[in-house]
Amino acid sequence: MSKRVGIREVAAAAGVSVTTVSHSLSGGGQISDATRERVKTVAEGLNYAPNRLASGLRSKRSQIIGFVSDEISTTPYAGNVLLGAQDAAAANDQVLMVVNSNRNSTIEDRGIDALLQHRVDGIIYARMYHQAVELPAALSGIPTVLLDASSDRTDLSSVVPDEEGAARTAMAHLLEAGHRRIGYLGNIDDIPATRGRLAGYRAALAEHGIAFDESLVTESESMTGPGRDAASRLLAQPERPTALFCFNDRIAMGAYQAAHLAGLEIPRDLSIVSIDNFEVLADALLPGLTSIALPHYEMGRWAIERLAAELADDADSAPQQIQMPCPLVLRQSVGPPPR
Amino acid sequence: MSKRVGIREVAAAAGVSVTTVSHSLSGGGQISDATRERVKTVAEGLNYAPNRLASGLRSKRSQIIGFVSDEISTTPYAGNVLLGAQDAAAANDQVLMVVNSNRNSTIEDRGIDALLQHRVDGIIYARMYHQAVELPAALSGIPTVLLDASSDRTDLSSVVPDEEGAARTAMAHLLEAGHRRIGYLGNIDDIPATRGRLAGYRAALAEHGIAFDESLVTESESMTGPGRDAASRLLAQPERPTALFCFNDRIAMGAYQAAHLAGLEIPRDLSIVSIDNFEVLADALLPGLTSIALPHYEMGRWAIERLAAELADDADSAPQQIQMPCPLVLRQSVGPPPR
DNA sequence: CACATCAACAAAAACGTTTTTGGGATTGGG
DNA sequence: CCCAATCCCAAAAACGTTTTTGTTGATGTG
Repeated sequence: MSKRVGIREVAAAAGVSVTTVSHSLSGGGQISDATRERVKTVAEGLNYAPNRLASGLRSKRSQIIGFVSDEISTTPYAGNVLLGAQDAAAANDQVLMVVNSNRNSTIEDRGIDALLQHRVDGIIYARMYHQAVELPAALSGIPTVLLDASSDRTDLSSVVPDEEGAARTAMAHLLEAGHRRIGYLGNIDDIPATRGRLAGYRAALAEHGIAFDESLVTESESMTGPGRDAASRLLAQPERPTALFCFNDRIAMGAYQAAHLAGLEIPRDLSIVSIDNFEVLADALLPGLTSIALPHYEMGRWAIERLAAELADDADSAPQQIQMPCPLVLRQSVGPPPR
Repeated sequence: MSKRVGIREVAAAAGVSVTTVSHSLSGGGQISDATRERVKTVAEGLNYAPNRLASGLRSKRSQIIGFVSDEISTTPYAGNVLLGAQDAAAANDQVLMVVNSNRNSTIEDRGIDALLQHRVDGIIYARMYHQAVELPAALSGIPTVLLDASSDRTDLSSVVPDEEGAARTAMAHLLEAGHRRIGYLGNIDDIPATRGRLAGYRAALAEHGIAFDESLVTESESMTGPGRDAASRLLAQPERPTALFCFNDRIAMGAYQAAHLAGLEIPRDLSIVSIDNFEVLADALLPGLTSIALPHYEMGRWAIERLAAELADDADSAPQQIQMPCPLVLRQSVGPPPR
């Protein structure tokens, strides 16, 4: 294999200086259109691929974005976040360097240090589910955007799902189908989603003039087993709910099992809607589970775009903290209430 | 924020030349232990973080490994592969730059090109499920290891799951529990897993002197619905199987549903074992699904370690194509056959 | 016509390391 | 006591770009 072609070779082949080649390809400097085009053609022809290490060294822009997340393995969401981030990065001629902490702050610090050594231009600090975070000290010197995470730092941009809105959307769907007695299978963890979704549940009821009934609300771990037990309790009530809104798909799966045990058919006897749109589950359940999707892909995109804007520091570079809307994904688990 | 401390500052502070600092920190050159230690301490004290762009430029080693995968979003396995790769990379002082093709070869080529521009030292070319691949031309010049993918190139290392072994392990578990009439809910796609697992099924039967009975084998798409239908057919037979070995967990979920519909209780009336160990599903099913785990984390580790060995090109750098064993994860879906 | 302005390019410096080459002190052998 | 070898370190070159500074010829201006 021949020696790699560098900017010098291109310059020689095009009969210009390396300066001119650099300017021609980057769009900078004062170069006549004719020369610029010629250089580009020559570079193309030689299959010239610039050395980003060298260009980053001089220009102080590595075009690498660091992506640090807490856990990438236990959830299938991670992939979509990463995908959104990657697509947006590619559009900006950037590439992602990813690092995982496994919730271990030592590993996290080491990972961040590695990213800094590689002179990433900025960092996406991501969590795999919406939570409040404290920013590691190592991130103080570098542009950072929070993803699925919130902090008290108003100088940092962040994006999280609109938990309350998600719950309202889910409830609106049930209410529009005619349900009035709607149970809520809630979560017990102390995380933003717990508060937000419950708030959304209450707000939706209030909006429709339905009184909040504590006996229709449960709290459990967000897993299938506990969800099943909680659902069974609600369904055992004399005047049982005609619909259940579930904190997430795992709990909803438990609700399916509880319905089955109680001899209820979904959606004829009981409607169910949930949050997560965890496809492997929602599609596999019988009937398919109508669920609110968390906008992972979109959050990934947004974070990168925000970071790019802040790096470019144009006018609109003021930090933003946004809540992203969550769309409803229709399947077959909702119907009108039994009369 | 003060100017970033470079190797010069360290040299000045330690009262030596930059050469000496470089050698002290990298372990190269002829430096007395005393000086080496002193330099290290000073560097530590100044919080010196070497610029990898610069060091890579000169040394031709970026310490970046490219990770290109076909689809990262639709499967939860991706995370574990990435995690294994990352852990191994961190141990080698390397970091991962990841790129996703979404099964689009144009995007893939662009991604690989980006990696090459950043001068990655090597590339892990990964698929999210075991399949035969054709290597993109862009990879011809760079050390590459195949992950969950096989090709006809014997000059490349690769790692895939031992499909046949996995099936044999699953079958051994059922056979040891006493089952003799074991159905196989197979897959229909033309992929290595289809052939390997069926072969393992047959081999295990043969080993135990049980005749292969075609009427106990089905082929279907590997999704819950088709799996349910296939299972129902097997269970409707006059002399129905006492156990089912499923191509994957989704089909197994279908088998659960079929069992339920047929009024059979798992594992009392029917035992089920499967392949994938897709935790969100296997744990959520009632009873828990005994399943063979695909060694994603381990394959990720292995690929990086192999690549590192080939990059170091020590003695043992001859390419290897290996099949990784798949462990059985016990849950509650297997019991003795009904008498 | 003298001078400033400008467009289009080139030469040289710079980025922060690693590697190559050089060189002075110490040691050891004859 | 002289020379070679060895040990420890420093000076300088090199990596492949981008940025800064220069240069040249053309164009306008009073």
